[in-house]
Amino acid sequence: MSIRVTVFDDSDLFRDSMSSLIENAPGFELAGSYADGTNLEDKLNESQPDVVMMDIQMPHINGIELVKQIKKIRPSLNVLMQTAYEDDHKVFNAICAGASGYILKNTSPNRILECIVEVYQGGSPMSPSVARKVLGFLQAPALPKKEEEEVPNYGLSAREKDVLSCLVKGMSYKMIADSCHISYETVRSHMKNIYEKLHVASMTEAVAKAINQRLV
Amino acid sequence: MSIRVTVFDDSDLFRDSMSSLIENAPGFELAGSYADGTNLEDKLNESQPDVVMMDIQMPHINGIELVKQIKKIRPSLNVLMQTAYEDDHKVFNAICAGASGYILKNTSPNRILECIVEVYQGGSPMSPSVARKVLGFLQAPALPKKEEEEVPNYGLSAREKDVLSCLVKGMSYKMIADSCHISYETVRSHMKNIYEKLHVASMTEAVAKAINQRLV
DNA sequence: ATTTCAATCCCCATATTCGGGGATTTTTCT
DNA sequence: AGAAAAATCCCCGAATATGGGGATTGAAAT
Repeated sequence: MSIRVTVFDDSDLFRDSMSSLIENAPGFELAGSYADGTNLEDKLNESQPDVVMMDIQMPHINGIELVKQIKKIRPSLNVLMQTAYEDDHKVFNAICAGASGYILKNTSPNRILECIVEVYQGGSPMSPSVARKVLGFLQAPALPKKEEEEVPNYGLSAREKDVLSCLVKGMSYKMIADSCHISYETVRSHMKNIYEKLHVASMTEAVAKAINQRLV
Repeated sequence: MSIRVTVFDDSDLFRDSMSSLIENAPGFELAGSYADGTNLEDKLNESQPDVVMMDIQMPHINGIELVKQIKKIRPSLNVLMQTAYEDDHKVFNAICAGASGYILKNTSPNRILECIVEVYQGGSPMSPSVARKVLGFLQAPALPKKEEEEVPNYGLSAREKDVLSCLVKGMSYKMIADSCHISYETVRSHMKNIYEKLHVASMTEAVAKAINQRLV
């Protein structure tokens, strides 16, 4: 049994060459070939593809939107994205939208067929440079952590952090005093210092800053 | 000029087979072969690798920790991870730690050499199933969003949200009144309702809840 | 047509926070 | 040992927030 592939691509030239590649390859079957994603559900129903192959650049509808729609209609259907450009933002959005693979247009015909098989088998082929970008997306959140560590906590002392964390829990000065076993006036002193160090002038600002910048 | 590869793997058997694979392949050079990452900096200095290949399972030190240390010492050095298991958590952590590629131990010798080259050239080879997992990590954040949407907003009205968002910015009642073009007393009324709906009793609690639960 | 609810405004009394002064002791760094 | 910083405590007066009552208008729902 061969793999049924449906192609979406606005360029006639490219769509035709892709179609003939698939038609002439043993083990593959061209299920459908469309220039855009209008009447998407009909097109999927009439072609019944195992794998969808599409260009990220489409005229009437953005390729990324199209992936979303396809995954909405058939969540288990795997989509292989193809593009001429490897723009960070596009790659990221295409993947978040649900693409199962992402290859560049300069990929060799044989490799394209391999990729279709991989996608069909549950893999996620990516052009090497795309793969590196993808890993970069995952690694990126790790970097801000380092920055956070490097960002001095506004020079807050241990005790000031204690007080601040109580504040974030919604405690009043009085409650903080009890909780930290210090007097009300001491809490006030710490608060004054916290305000100065954080450049704020109210509890709410302090709480917002503490939470947003993970100071506690 | 050949690619210098340093191998870290606690299994003598595997390390030796990997070493001989690299030694006997044209275009590759075995820069070093170690059972663990102790005295890491020395080992990197003496072997001067272009690519590090390592097992995620190590005795004295966790493979993921080792990647972190390697990237800390030489941020531009590319690490190819190899593992017998494709555990979601391990894959995710290894990549976040800075691995440039992630392949399974059942990968064929020829493919392994290809992967080393890809890593060396700035690509990120991954076993198909690993690649799929990686895409899954990026696609996953879309799901939590849906969950958030399902979380009821505590029935806050539009105006109440306005007021709450001002509060989060650190404004006082008076400032909110000016900003929203309503009277001080109206702000108070809204605040009372917000407190009731959010089950809080102070500005700080309201701010903390608003930020933590993304109500604004 | 009536009810419900959001949005707007008002008063009073009390509680809490804020700004701007202090002061003392202990710890930490040089 | 001496200086600097952190942690502790105190007072006053002004500004703000809170709780517990109201009331009115208009729009949406029943």
